[in-house]
Amino acid sequence: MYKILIADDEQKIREVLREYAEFEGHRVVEAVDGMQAVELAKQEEFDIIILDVMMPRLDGFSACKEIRKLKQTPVLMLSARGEEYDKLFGFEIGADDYVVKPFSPKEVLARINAIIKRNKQVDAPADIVCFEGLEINFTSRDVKIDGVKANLTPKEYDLLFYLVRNKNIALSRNKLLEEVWGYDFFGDDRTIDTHIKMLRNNLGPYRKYIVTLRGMGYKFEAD
Amino acid sequence: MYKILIADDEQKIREVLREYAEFEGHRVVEAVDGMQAVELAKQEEFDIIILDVMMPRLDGFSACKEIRKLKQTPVLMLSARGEEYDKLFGFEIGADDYVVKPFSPKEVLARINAIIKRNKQVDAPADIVCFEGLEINFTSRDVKIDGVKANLTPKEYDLLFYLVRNKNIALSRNKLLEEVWGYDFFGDDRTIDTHIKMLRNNLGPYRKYIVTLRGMGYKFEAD
DNA sequence: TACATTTATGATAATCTTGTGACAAGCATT
DNA sequence: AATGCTTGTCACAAGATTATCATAAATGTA
Repeated sequence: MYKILIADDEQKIREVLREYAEFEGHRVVEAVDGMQAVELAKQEEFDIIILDVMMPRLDGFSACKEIRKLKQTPVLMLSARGEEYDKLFGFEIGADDYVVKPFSPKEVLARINAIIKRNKQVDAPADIVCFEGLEINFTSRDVKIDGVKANLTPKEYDLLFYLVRNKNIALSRNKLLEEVWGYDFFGDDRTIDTHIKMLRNNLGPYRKYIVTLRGMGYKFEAD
Repeated sequence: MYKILIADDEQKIREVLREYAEFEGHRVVEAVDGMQAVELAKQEEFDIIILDVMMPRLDGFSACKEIRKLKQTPVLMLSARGEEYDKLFGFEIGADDYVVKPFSPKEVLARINAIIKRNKQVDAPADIVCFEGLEINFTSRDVKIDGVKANLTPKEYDLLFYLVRNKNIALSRNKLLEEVWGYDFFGDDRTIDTHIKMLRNNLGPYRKYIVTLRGMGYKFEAD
């Protein structure tokens, strides 16, 4: 049983996909636009998210980007035939697959199953990382210090996750700004220092893993 | 650059895919039937294998199964439109994606890139150079002397890194100033001497690699 | 060997960087 | 509107780094 989020403004499409998905025993949640999809994706854990490209309020691409900031839930995009440029863009944006309308529901379900299977397999072993008593769970997005859940802010999670994903790699402030804050952030370099400070405070004894590289940036150092 | 195996009995299809793939800088190997594809897949390592479903001697599904017994190389299947049953079967058999003929080569390439990127999630090896007990890690930005971490200042790192990257090349003070200090540095030549001194002190027994070129500059000399 | 050059070294003051606390703006919730 | 939480910016002190200079040592040459 998979939990599936279907976001499309056309009720008919939602209905037909829901029918097929429920026939296979999956649970379906519906969203009528991109905004709602992002909201739901934030709140709950889905096995896959299906996004229509053309939606009111927030389009599928933007919704996908937004969701990818927080979760690695697989995304399948739906769009009208012939938008080849969009198709390519869809892959670059981090979508896992792409289906063209009008589609066969069977095909969509087959792709859903394939994507989820792939994701479950690939991500399962690398899900949680530990460094002594510091436990980082990328999927559920939490961090435990000696078994106790740390209360990190979103930025702190993002920063820690990026550092850990790139452990033992020297990361300049610019690189961090670009990767964690986004290429469109035009703020101060030193903002990072403050967030590093707060992150260190929250990591307690494991603050030692975050190493300052003077004149350069920071690094998460561990084997 | 990816290494791609294309298996299809139609020469035209192989040609058009090869053309697009090579345009993107990939290397292509062709097979005209399933048997040949399996043979090649056994012998060489590919980043992705593209299999047509309908092929003489051994069909794409059987070839995929055969290949999957030995390797986890991602597989993309090609097949004539409307073979929906085949499509489902294709995913279950372990194919990573499925494209229906007639396809757009661009779409196929986009899918190829997406699949490979997904599978290539292994992190690149660190950039490390050793000279006897002197270990220089460019990626994590640290230097070890007989296994013990050296504590270099930023300038010392930069200077050492530049020297090592240009080992066995005579580097004038001007060149060093320009490359390590920057074109906008208007200080004294002799500043370098001081930094070379400190660097040598920090390198312990391996100070010998930094050679003075009288009347010229310095050089990192090693094989 | 003696001399002229060039490089190595030690000391030091000026300069840069970072860690930190304070604070205000932004945002969602109440 | 009030509250609480998160974020980005700033200023300042502590400390590390750097450039410079004077002097010693080394090198090459006549």
